Amino acid sequence: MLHLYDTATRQVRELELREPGTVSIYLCGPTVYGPPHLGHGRATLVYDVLRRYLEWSGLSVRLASNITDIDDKIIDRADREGRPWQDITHKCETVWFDAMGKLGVARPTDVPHATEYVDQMVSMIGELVAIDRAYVTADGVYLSVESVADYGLLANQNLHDMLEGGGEREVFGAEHKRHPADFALWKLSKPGEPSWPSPWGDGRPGWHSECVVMSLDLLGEGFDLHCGGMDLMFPHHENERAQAVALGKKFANHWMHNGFVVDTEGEKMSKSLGNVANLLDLMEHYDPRAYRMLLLTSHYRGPVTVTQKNIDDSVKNLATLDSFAARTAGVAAAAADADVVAKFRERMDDDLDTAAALALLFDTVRRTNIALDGGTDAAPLVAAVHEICAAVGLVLNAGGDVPAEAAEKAAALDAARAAKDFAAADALRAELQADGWTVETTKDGTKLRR
RNA sequence: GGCGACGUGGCCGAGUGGCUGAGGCAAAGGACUGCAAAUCCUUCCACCCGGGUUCGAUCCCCGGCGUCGCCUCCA
Repeated sequence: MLHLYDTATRQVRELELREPGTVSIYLCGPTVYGPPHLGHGRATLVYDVLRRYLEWSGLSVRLASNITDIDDKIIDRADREGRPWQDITHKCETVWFDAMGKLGVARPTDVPHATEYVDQMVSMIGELVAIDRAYVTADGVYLSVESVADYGLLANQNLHDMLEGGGEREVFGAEHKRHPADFALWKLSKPGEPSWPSPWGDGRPGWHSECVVMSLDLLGEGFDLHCGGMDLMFPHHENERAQAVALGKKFANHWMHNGFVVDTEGEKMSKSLGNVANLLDLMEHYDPRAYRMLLLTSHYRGPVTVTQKNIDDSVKNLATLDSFAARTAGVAAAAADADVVAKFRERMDDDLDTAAALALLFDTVRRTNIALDGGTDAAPLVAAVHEICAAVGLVLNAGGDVPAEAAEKAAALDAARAAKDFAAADALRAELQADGWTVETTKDGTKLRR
């Protein structure tokens, strides 16, 4: 069974399932106010690999991932551009799922929108106020973090240390809050802002309240795994958890956090730094599979640098696999080599060691080629390669359909070679390559793919 | 100030108390090929610094240096 690093206990431990055979996962999704960047792509890819691996293992996965469609940043942009905020959220969500589709990220089983859950958020906040864990101020409702015994569990810091130093930081709502770390559950709206009714006045929910309500509603108490980027560890996940704990509910059993995409200087790509590389640009210029390949070569918890060189390497890795797929397209189906599959499991179960899994994949490809060159039975190895690819979501391109025109040229090329008219053969090959085909002239005739 | 991560060859990037060092890319040579391509073989072979523990450390401990992250915008 899969072992994953758990942020709460700070150790790699088995992912225990609430219900055998089923995995419930909550992934914090995007706030839809701009195009997805490389960091979003990484997070969704990491958890897509996790999901596919679990499903490949025979488990049924319920993956809920929200869309935060009400937020200060959305309102700001709507104001700035003078258009309805819904216009922004709808458009951005379409772009988001379109991009994820291109990356080969399967759509989550549940996609809750924050705005669909406002009523439930209001009632949860009401409960927190009723049991005196939250309090009402002039600008909203706040959770009292001091009332949560183990607040700071995910941040691995106690409340006191957290407030030490930290630079000159503005504490939001400081004039009304009982403790500087208390956070807003409900923000009263200013005139003209989108708002929903509540017992405390018209307003909107705080970000941290959205995810706790949606995750508990869809997945129930004690769901298996909560994940997201490392930057969400604190305060977002800490605060989600604090609300659940304050309510006396069991929250996520296991916490998983992925590392950042960093720039060539090793600095995090951040919206505030303005060094965000756009995911859409990346996919426009490169095979979208290359990003998945790049991420698979590194560990999900470490930082990843995305450079031209990295991506180029990944494209070449894909070419090797595609070539393999084309070569083995005719190999009869067989049961996958049990030894390879067992090793693959072992590596993935060890905190998703995808780098080791890829090493195994390439080793298996090489062994298969040797078997094919030697004329021995390669079918189980071929099947194993396809199993691994399927489990991590790598879709191989075996060449696809060759249009009649290209097929004719390939046939003419073979004929020219048979007639030893190499000048004509080379000319035909050059033509095909100019059309974007990868031309492999083999003993069995010319093969085309692209 | 608190908490944490990282420092491996030309590049990317795993990993391990011992014959150290996955895999990919790049480079060189070779096999195959009319030539290429694809494939295979070979070569190139690195663990920030200083202490300590140990029979033995890149991996454990301590200290340093360097880089980065979080400490209420953030995947």
